[in-house]
Amino acid sequence: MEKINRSSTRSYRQFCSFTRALDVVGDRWNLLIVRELLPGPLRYNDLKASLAGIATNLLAERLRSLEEHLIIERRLGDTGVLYALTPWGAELREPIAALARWGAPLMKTGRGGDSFQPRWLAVALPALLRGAAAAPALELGLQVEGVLVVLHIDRSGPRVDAQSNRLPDTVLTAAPEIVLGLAAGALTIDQAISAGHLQGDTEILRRAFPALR
Amino acid sequence: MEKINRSSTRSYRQFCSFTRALDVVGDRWNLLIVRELLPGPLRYNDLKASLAGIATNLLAERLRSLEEHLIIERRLGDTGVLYALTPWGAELREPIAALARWGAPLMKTGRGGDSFQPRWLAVALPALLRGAAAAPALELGLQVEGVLVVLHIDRSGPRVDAQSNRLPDTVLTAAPEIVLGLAAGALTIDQAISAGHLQGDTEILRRAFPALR
DNA sequence: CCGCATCCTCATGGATACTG
DNA sequence: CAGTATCCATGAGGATGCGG
Repeated sequence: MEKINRSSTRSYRQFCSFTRALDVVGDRWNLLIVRELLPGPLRYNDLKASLAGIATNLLAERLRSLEEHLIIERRLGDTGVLYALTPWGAELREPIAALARWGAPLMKTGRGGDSFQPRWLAVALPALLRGAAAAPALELGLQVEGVLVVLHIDRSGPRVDAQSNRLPDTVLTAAPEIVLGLAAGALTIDQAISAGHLQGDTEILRRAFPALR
Repeated sequence: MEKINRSSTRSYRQFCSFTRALDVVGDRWNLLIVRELLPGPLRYNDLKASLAGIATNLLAERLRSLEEHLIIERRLGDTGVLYALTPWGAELREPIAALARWGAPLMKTGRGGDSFQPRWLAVALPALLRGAAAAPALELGLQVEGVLVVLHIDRSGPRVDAQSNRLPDTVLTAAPEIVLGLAAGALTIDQAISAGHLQGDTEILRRAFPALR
């Protein structure tokens, strides 16, 4: 049987850079895969584990489509196949960050039984804390669900270093609800402290983020 | 028969502001409806006409969902029902603009038989020309498919005035391919002029957008 | 006309099983 | 580990109907 490939059947067919972007990354799961790869390349099963709920056939099909459109590329490492963003694909950080900022009010409903990956903080924190700046530069360690995330802030703004070898001066331990609640403005520092879910030198938070309340 | 509402069946169920945003506006057509409403309120049939290919039941369902999520609101004008963005919904301009910029390279393939609405320029031009600035301020009229779009540029950047009463000093006449091709960087000014599809005082383009080549 | 609702068909998404 | 194959549920698209 002939296998007919009709990948562009669902195009919006509009002469518009926005809808053409959606033609390429607008399908379900596509932008989530990109977000997953923003902190660094991953293997197939890592992607599948991180994106709870994605069907394996869909993941395979999306990866194929994203590769065809030059958004990701397959790398053959010694450990197996690695999926990585192309330079153009990595530029999706901006649209993703913009949507993350827009969606911040939706964090007020709290975490239901929703899944969470510390890896997401590498994208979410710089997106939500944009505007925060510090001179001299400051490094803040966040211990979230056993994973250490190092938030680096200098004059140019916040970012999360993928692989940080040295231990930051300050390390706070907090639950995902607290970290994202604070960053999204859905929670005040006082609320977080009084709830007892924020441990360490919390004064540094007030100094680093005067806007956080 | 009981009509079961399962609007959140397809939620990603991730504790993440980005995926929660997609839960709300990520479904097909949703962001296109928002883009359509960014320049100003529209009626049901205007939306349907502008979004070629949308099924009428889908449009009705999307409008209901967007209203429930407080992204749009129904207004009863003397002419009938008007759909308008809420303040929060209007803030989707940023994510939409970011995706439009990311998708600019996709305009290089040219317009196929794709549809086009001059209304889209009100969103696309400020998004694609971000960074352009002019002091003193300058106004540039673009006559595209019979519709006059007034592009206003000052120190703070470019924008398109929805209803501009006075006629701008300079009016260029151009096809959609030329206007968007230039703005997206898929076309040079010389190419546009030599193709004969750009009429008027084209020197102003070079002065207003030195980055356009 | 305008603003939808209903009905039908087929493409896409989702869950599970299975394989090189 | 990195996917394919299969089957079922759901959503999209198009035509048409219908009350205001």
